[in-house]
Parts: sequence; C-alpha cells; structure tokens
Amino acid sequence: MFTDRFLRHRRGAVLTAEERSVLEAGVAHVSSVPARETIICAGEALSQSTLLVEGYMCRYLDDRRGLRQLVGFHVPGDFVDLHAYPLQSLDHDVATLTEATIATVPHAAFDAIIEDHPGMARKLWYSTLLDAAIYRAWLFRLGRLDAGGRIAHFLCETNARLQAVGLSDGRRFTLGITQTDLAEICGLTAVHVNRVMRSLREEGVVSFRSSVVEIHDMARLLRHGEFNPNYLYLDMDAPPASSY
Amino acid sequence: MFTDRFLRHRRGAVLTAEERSVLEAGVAHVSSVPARETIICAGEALSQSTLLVEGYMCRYLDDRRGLRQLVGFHVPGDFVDLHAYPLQSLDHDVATLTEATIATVPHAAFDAIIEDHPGMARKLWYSTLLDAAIYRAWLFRLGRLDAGGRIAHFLCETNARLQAVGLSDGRRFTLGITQTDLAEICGLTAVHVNRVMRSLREEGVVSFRSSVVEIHDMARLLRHGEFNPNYLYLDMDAPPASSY
DNA sequence: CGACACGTTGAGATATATCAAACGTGGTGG
DNA sequence: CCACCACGTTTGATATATCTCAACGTGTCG
Repeated sequence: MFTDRFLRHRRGAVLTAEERSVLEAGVAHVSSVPARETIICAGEALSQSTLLVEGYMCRYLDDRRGLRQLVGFHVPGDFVDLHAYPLQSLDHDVATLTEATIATVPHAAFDAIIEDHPGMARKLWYSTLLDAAIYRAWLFRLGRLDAGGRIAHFLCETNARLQAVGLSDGRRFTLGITQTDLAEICGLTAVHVNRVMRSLREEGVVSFRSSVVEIHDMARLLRHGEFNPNYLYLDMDAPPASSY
Repeated sequence: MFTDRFLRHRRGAVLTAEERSVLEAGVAHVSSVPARETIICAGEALSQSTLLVEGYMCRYLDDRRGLRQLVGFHVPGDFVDLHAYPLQSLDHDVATLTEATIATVPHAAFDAIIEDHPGMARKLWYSTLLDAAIYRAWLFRLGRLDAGGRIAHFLCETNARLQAVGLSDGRRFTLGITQTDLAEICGLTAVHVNRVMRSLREEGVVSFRSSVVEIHDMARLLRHGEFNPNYLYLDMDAPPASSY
C-alpha cells in the first residue's frame, strides 16, 4: 500500500482503514525518479499531488548566486506538494535527493474523496499544517542555534520522523544525502558541516558515515539541538525532549 | 467589518461578499489587547481562533537561554491561529507586539460555515498555506542572506503585505516594533540590527525612525533582500521582484 | 525630575565563510 | 585489471561577519 505511511502516528489525524483505502484508490500511478531530479518547478500549474513512498525529497529556493536553501526535507509517507491542491501552483521547486518512488494523486481525486468522506478534508489540511510546524522548527534552528546545534536538531527531527514511519529504530537510520545537502538544510557551508560532524563524532554524540546516521549519545544530541518533538504531533513514544 | 482585510488581494482565494458576511457573522467577540502580551501558550487546548484586526502580532519559540526567535509576524487581516482549528493545540506561543484589536471566531462557527459554504473550507485552508509560504521565505532569509539582506527582505515583505490590506502606500508604513523585535525576527542581535539599519539609512536605501519605515530606494532594497513577492500570491500590483 | 525603555556607539572575541588543495572511493572504459 | 575520472570528504590558512560586553545617549511618561 503506497499510502501506508501517510499520517502514521500523528495525534488527532490518524486515518481510518476506510479513509486509507479511498486515498489508496486515488493513486493514479506510481513511478520511480532518479536522484537529484527537480520534479516540480516554481510557478507551474499543478493538477496532481505527489506522495513520497520511498527515498528522500526536498523543497528549495535559490539565491542570486545560485546557491540553494532547502526549505523542506521529506521522508516516506509525506505528501510533498499537497499544498498545491488549494494553492494550484507553488512558489518553490521540489526535487529528489535520493532515488525515489512516488505515487501521484490527481486533484480531482481529492475533490471526490472530500465529497464522500468529509473528515478527510480536515486530515489533509492537518497534514499540510504539520509541514508548517516543521517550518517553524526550522526557523528556530536557523535563527537561534549554532552550527552544531543546527545539525543536531535536524538529526533529532529526522530520526523522530523516520521512527514514526518505521524507518528508524530510534538510534540508527539510513540517510542517503551528502554533507552538501546538510549544509543547504542548515544554512552552512559544506566545509563547516564537515568540521562540525567530525567534532560531534569525536565527542561520541553522533556519527554519519556512508549514509548511515548512528546516534551514540541521545541525551547530548537532544541537548545540543535544543530539540523538543512536540511540534511533530506524534502519538507514539517519541524521543524525549531535551530538558531545557 | 472586522473581516474586511482577510484574504484581500490573494490570487485564487478572494472571498465572495456572501462568504465574507458569514465569516463576519462567525465573530463571537472583539477585544483590545495591550502590547507585548502572550495570548496563546504552546500546548493549551483551543476552541477558537483569532483574527487580527488592528496592530501587530507574532508567534515565537524560546531557546534554552530564554531568547526568542520570532517564527511569524502578523499584520491586520491575518488569522493568527487558524491552524489551531485542525491542529487543536499549538506548538508555539502567540503574542501581541503592539496594542492590538482582535476578533475571536469559535471553531464551532467554522464547522457551520464549512458545512453551508463548502468553498470556504478551501479558502481557509489556503489562508494557512499562505502562512506556510511565508515560513519558506523566512527560511530562505535566515539561511542565505546576510544581516542587511535579512532586514531588507523583511521590510520588503512587510511592505507588500501591508500594501495588500491598505496599510502601506508602497513606500511608507507604520511599524510599531523595536529593533530588538527586528533582531528576533532576523536571527540577529539588537546591536547588530542597529548598525545595519544605520548603514541602510546612510546609503539612502531605507529608514526606520519613530515607528515609521520609509523606503527611499526600492530597487536597492529589493536587490539587497533578493526579494521576489511571488510567494505572497498577491493579485495586485505588487512591488516588482528584484531582478536577480 | 527621575525612571525606564529604547537606540547608539566602541573595542574585542568568536563562529563561520572562503579559498585552496589533497584524499578516498566507486564507477567506467580501454 | 588498471587508469582514470567524478564526486564527496577532509584538512589547512586566512578573512570576515556577527556577537558580546559595556557604556552612554535620548525620549517619554508618571
């Protein structure tokens, strides 16, 4: 089931079996996309939305010099551009980071689903509001944390999100992105990310080698990133908040 | 009419006269709030949402040392916590920056409005997605711009948003916030904001004195902030994009 | 008039960027 | 099988933006 991971473990918006199956029925087709491919460009009119099934994707904006700022990172189960349904076109680009499997749902399918299952409207809306909650956490990360804190915060968040969809055991997960990607997420340079990762590794907090993140000292990582998972609205045993 | 400014000049989601009047009828009461008052705390259960009628408000998160990061700035016409309707509680605090007039709409009123006017569901959803678009722009600002650029970007954005609701003539508006607030928006210290504002003023780009912002050289301000107003989804003569 | 919040300025410390180069590694073609 | 290439990682030296701490100025309001 392509939609299995959508809204998994989210307080207040778990899908009923029936809702999940009508959503699944709305999937028009599934396809595989190579790594580092832009699948949606800012401004184009959209009549369908994309559910990420496998792999990692991102949203990004370019600055004048062509440098990217990632403004979103997506894990399996995320509807990467559900907001295009009410908005009709996007103000940013969407791309794959790794090779990805995506399921496409035409906007007409949402019209029908909402008509027949009114509760779904609120749950789809809710899903876009989770994205917004993540944006706020990212703003905090960029505005208030130093380089080590930003990386720690991102790793805590990603660990929690992956755990919610069964892709992390809580201390270890596969993250097939480069240090340059991490730099574009954290508003840093790749060189600095490298140095900071080294120091986190040497301190025994967390390591990130050949696409595997291993958290060795969760308490320190949480504290470094001043991470509090409330904004993810998870209903499961989430990693504890850093006690700040 | 308290709701007059809500969704003014937004492409794709202008309210019909009837929709506006049912929304207006949903306003349970209107009140005045002093400056610098937190009106919603993270985590509390909410059964109503707040429309900002006059004044400025913000959303914020605190770091470990108690320093604030503003993650949202609100102008009249904004529903500051409409996302609490699907989400039920928030992950951040909401406060006034200046003295403000707010209109309160119970969530039950939204239930009724959506039932009778199905198109309103999409427009309310759309409104929360505009907030998300602004978050993305803020991420770009914090991740990719230097201090001068961040301030310029914020002033361009605020000018455009105020112009959409008739509170800026396109070059001049009242902004009753302090340099410390600006620092908390831009992820800078108040001292540095002060220095950068001075240099922007001395270069003849923009001035900000006794609560009045005056844009003297729009082209330079836009360029400094690498500002492109597309993300605001305005249907009016917006300030031109910086040509980058 | 005094208190207080806000704005302004200076000197010095520090985090991060920049530029440059070397290193490893997996894939590809000869 | 080796040589090579592309890409990502690692390291070093230096530059610079921003922070920090501290003091002083200025306007407003009781």
